[in-house]
Order: sequence, then structure tokens, then C-alpha cells
Amino acid sequence: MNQPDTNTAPLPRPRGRPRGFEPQQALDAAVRVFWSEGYDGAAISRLSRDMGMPKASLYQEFGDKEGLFLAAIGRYVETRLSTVAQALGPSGTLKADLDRFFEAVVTLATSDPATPGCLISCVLADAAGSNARLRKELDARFAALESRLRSRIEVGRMEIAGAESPAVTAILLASVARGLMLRARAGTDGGTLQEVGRAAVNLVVRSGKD
Amino acid sequence: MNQPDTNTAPLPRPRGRPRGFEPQQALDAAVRVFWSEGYDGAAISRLSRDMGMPKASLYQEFGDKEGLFLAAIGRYVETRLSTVAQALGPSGTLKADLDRFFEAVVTLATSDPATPGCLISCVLADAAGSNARLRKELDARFAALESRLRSRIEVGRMEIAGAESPAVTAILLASVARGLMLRARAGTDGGTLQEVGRAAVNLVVRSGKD
DNA sequence: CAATTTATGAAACGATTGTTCTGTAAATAA
DNA sequence: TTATTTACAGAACAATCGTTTCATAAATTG
Repeated sequence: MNQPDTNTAPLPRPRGRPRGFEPQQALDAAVRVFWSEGYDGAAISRLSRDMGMPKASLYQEFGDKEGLFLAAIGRYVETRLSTVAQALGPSGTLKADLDRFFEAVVTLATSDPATPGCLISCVLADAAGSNARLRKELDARFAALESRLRSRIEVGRMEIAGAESPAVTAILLASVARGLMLRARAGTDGGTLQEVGRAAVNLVVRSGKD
Repeated sequence: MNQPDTNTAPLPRPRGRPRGFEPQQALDAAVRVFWSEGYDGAAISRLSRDMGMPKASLYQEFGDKEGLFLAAIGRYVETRLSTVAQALGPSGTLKADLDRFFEAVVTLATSDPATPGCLISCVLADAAGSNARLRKELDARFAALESRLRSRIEVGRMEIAGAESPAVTAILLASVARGLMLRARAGTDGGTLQEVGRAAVNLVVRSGKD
């Protein structure tokens, strides 16, 4: 019955020469390079250098540039977009949670001047223009955020203004969030964008005088 | 007093060999290539071929790839975004004009499956990540649309719901429009996006029961 | 006609692209 | 130790990149 600590036990060293890079740190570096340079603009040499990972290991691990890009997007969703999704709670009123959501969106898009905007909305969206696989990926990532928003809105359905369905309201709020990410790509300061986010929430959530 | 028709007179042929391409058609072709392939993804050879313009003439005319891209953006604004701006009127109620605005936005972003989304919001936005000149261009193009929206909103100021300023409301509506363009890049059909546009208008414009 | 001017088409440029190969280093297994 | 396995660093690859050059074509001017 007493199961040995299969998960926490230090794994026995694998067979050959140990890798000289940290897989997660390497992916984080790839995220930053793609985020600022774009998909076509990010050269493998630059990625290899910034990731601290030799090209051979890079191709061994990810297959090709597209595979590396998709892995970087996955890492970005886990480490960056997760904070945005978590902000939605539910942990308060719909208004409070949506305010936190837009605050997280703007922070993500403006906190590092070297990587303005959003890896998905600015970089993947561009690459999706002529690459069917990446277009599918874009659609799936977009749908995931909208689904998350719709769930939260359905929980607080009675708090929303107007007669729109939760599904449409979710796409609308997701569109505002993406528009703010785009605006951040142009260098707009976070304060202005926060104000716009609050305005969106005020219009969507039922106000006192209704 | 009777001014000769300086504008309509057939211009005397210029000195040397006549050019073998139509400048406007050539730029239209460049718009399409950048729109689908992205800035880095659009190869000069491909641009030269599709524009029907030899590389030498291309460099003579635009200086370099960045100059050609900026010219293509100007052409795109004149020939495509102008219909979006014109839809704003004023030619009816604020609600009617905003509905026409979003209808034009969605049509622009979905009418040709080879060029989904928006050249500015999807392509220029990506390129703006690591190029200061293009980031400035993106900011200027974004600001121009917001200014146009703000003017229209100020004219119909009494028709808007909520307490937000015309400036903030303009950025909010511009953000929704750009979010819809992004969604179109992923292949979403126009009908869904039209619905979201109408929802945005319904929330921003004062409704009967207020 | 010859002289001049501009544009064309294609070759050529060096640099960089994404990707693969090669010899060696560093670990474990027998 | 020897054999085996994996990862390393960097050379090497053909292809393509953005850009320039150049001889020639096609027009006007004198």
C-alpha cells in the first residue's frame, strides 16, 4: 500500500552525456525571441544562441522551426496566459473578475518593452496568414480563451447588461483584449489601455441605474 | 482667367523607355502578397513577379523592402480602409453609422480567403515588434482610426451609453474592430463576427430603456 | 540619322536562411 | 577498461534572402 515516492525520487541519470541546457529556461528564451522578432524574423542561429542550446539538440528535440514555435506557444500559454485565465476566477463579482482579467491582459502586453503585445495575437496571427497548421493553432488558442470567458460569464449571467448571449459576449470581450494587445504592440502605455479595459467592463456589466 | 486643363490634359510622354507595369496595379499586388505572407515572409522575388515589375525598377521606385512595404500600407489605407472610414459617415444615427462601420470591417477582413484579417493589425503589428520605424507607422495608423472614430462619436455624443469619454470610447471601438480582424485571420466566418460587431454597438449606444 | 534617357530582364553579389553532418566530449553499463 | 549512449560545438549544406550591376531594349530629343 505504501507507494514509494515515484514522483519525488531523484530520477536515475539517463544513459549518455547530460544536456547542458535547462529545457524550461531554453523555451522561455525561445518565447522571448519569437515574441519580439516574429516567426519568420526569428533566425534559428539566434534562437539556438539565446536558448543556450546547440542546433543539433534543437532539431533533435523539436523537429523543425515550426515545431519549436508551437512548443514556445505552449510554454507561453502555460507561463503567461495562465495568469490571465486565472484572473477570471470566479473569485468575486463578474465585474471584479473582469477588471482583474483586463488588468492582467494589459500587464502581460506592456510589462517588457522588448516584447510588446501578445505572442499569439501579434506573432502567431501574422504567421497564420499563409500556413494552414499555424492558422489552426491560432483558431484553437482563440477558441480556448473565448471558452474560458464564456464559462465565467455564464456563472454570473444575471450580472451582464444587454441581451447578448454569453457566447457572443465572450467573443466580444476576447476581441477587446486582443485589440488592447495590438495597441500595446505600437508602444501605447499601460495606463491608457487599463482605462479602456475598465470602460469595456463597465459597458458589459449591469450598472446600478438599470 | 480660363485655366487650361492642367490636370486632365494627356501628359506628354516622359523621356526614356516607358515602364511596362501599371503602378497602381503593382501596388495592389504588393498589398496582397504582404497581406497573406507577412513582412518577413514576403520575398522580393515573389513581390517582383506578382507586381509585374522588375527588381531593378522596384528598388528604383521604393528604395528598399521597407519602403515598398510602407507604400503598400499607404495603398491599403487608400483603397481598403477608406471604405471603413467612409462607413462612419456621419450619415445617420450613431448606431446606424457604427453598424455600417463594423460591417465594413468584417467584410474587409473576410472577403478574400487568401488575405484574411487586416494588413495593419495582423502584418504590420508583427513587424513592429523589432523595427522602430514600423512601430511608429503602426502607432500612427492606429491613432488615425481612433481619431476618426472619436470625431464621429463627438458628433453623436448624446447617443452614447455610459459615462466614458469619446476618446476612450473610440479606442474601445477600435480595439473591438482590431480584435475582429484578428479573429478573421484564424478563419472565423463573417456572420459570427458581424454578430459580435452588432453586440458592441448595442452596448456602446444608448438603448431605449435607459 | 545619332545622342540621350529611362526601363527591362537576367545574371551576379555576399550574406543569411533552415537543416544536416561530423568528430569529439561526457556520461552510464557491462 | 571497453563498449555504448547521448549531447556537444561547429563545419558544411544547398537554397534563398535582399540588393546591385550590366548589357540591351525602347522611347524622346536634336
